[in-house]
Amino acid sequence: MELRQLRYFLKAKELLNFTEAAHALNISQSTLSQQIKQLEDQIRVPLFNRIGKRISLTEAGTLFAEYALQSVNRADDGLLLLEDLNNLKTGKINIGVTFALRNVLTKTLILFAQQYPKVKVCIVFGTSDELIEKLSAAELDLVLTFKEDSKDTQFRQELLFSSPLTLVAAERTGLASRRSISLEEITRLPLALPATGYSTTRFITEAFKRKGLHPDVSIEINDIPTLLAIVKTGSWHTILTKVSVVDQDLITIPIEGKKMSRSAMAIWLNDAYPKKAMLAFLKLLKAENNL
Amino acid sequence: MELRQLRYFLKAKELLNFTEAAHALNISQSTLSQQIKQLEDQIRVPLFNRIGKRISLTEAGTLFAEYALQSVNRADDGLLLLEDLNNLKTGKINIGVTFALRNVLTKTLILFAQQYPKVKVCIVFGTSDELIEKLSAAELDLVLTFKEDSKDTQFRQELLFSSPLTLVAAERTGLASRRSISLEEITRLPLALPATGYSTTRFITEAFKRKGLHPDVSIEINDIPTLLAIVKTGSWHTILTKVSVVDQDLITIPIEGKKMSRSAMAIWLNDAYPKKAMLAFLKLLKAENNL
DNA sequence: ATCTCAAATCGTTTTTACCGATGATTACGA
DNA sequence: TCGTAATCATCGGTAAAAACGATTTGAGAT
Repeated sequence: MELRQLRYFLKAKELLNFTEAAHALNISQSTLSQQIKQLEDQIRVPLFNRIGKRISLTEAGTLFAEYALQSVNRADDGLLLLEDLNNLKTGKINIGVTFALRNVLTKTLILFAQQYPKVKVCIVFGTSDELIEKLSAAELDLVLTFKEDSKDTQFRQELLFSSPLTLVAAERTGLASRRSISLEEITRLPLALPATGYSTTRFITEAFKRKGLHPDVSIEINDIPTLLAIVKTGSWHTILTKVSVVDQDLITIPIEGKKMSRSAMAIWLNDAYPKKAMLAFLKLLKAENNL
Repeated sequence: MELRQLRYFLKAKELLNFTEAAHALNISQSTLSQQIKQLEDQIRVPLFNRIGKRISLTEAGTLFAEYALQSVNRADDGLLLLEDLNNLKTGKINIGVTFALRNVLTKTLILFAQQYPKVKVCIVFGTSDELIEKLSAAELDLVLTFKEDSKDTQFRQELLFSSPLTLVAAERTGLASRRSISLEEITRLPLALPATGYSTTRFITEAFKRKGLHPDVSIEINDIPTLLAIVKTGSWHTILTKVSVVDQDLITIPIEGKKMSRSAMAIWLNDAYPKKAMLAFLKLLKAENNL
């Protein structure tokens, strides 16, 4: 029993005429006759009464037609679904983002949701490590984070943009006029940093260590908006990439030194068949960042 | 896209291993590989990710599997239904009966309903003409009526039994002791007969006519129980086959003469594939009448 | 580097879907 | 009543497709 035979049967049932049905199916009458017969042989029940040159459905044919139709329909529905999936009229993508890239994400997310309203988007915030872990387990389709050295071939990465590392301070502090600032100067300021485990924090502490400096870190916190609220008090400063901060009450002062900037990356699995929706999101993301 | 391919796909999805799936399906690994690939080509979407020697479902594969499963299941359900139909665990038969054979039917009907409780039985009472008409139109599967000459080859007929034509009278009439009665005598009795169009009435009036007799018919009625109620008053008599009457308050007196009996027949369409349930009913019917 | 396992690929065989022609039966019109 | 057209079944041949076994490829493990 094959879908082909069920389709033949249903058309024959509809027209109650093998010749016409065969024509409608673009096959010869003899083929239809044979296929129907083969189906009947396989299910061991006649589907049609042959009365002379006329045919009519048997009881078995009538009852079986219901099921045949549903079977064919479900298969066709499956194709429609795939069609939709291809046209981004359905589906779901899971995106992981570090807190530092919140602003970058938000813009694109809004755009994407407007453009593909039927596609469900699920956002997961977390540390780079957590996100890469989830990506490996295929729990995420796309991760936005800062570049870290990794020769893991299972990932594909694309650069989104580079953003300088900056000292973040409240506007009313005396630093407002500064064009840049050195790491040494920063060690003399009270700092509140993102929690250990965050890519940027790791990067920064590494930079201090290389210069043998000891920054005055009095607060660690794993939520950027809260961190920024603390900085706004004027009592603390923090270090973040420039794009992480879009707040009129705060100023960002680039840190002096080579390589004092970070590259935002989009990372996804190399091997898995990429979701259309993920690619569409990525495309928007790159367009937003002039790539 | 064929059910075969969907089955292959589902098994591969289940085991996530082509080699094992092929084995479970009793086909070679190469065949499974090719068929899956062919399916993917046809639906234009990969169903599996091939990561090295491992495979995993793509999003499309996951979503499509739902539909594939349902399609396959509906087809299989159809087979189960046909199985049930064959075992008389479902289905419906339409039986036409003349009023005169009500008693014959009832016994078998009860038996049948007990034996095959899942089979729906639909009983239609009517005149022979009506019933044969409906049988021709395939609205009925089986008709129980009295024999009439008809060389129509579209019908198959089987004799159930013969029953003598009898004069039916109330017990307290003076006829109780009579072993038989002639047509001439009957003309002197007030008669209530089944309505014109009934086989027996046609037969009886024909018999009177052949002998040049004029019976005293004062009532015609198309319902046998009502007719019998009228006869019970003692003011009228009627003529029916013996089997039509099973009532202690009534007596039946055979009518003298050759061919003064009627043959109850089961009639069905010759060409149509006979329903299993109909054949089972017929078998019971014949068993009940010692055939 | 080598081995192993699983999937893909290749070339061949077997099966079967399909066709056109033909045959059989029936319905219909002259 | 006798064609004639319509319709389904059947047959033989062909082209397509499914299936196989053997081999290759590639990734992960040793």
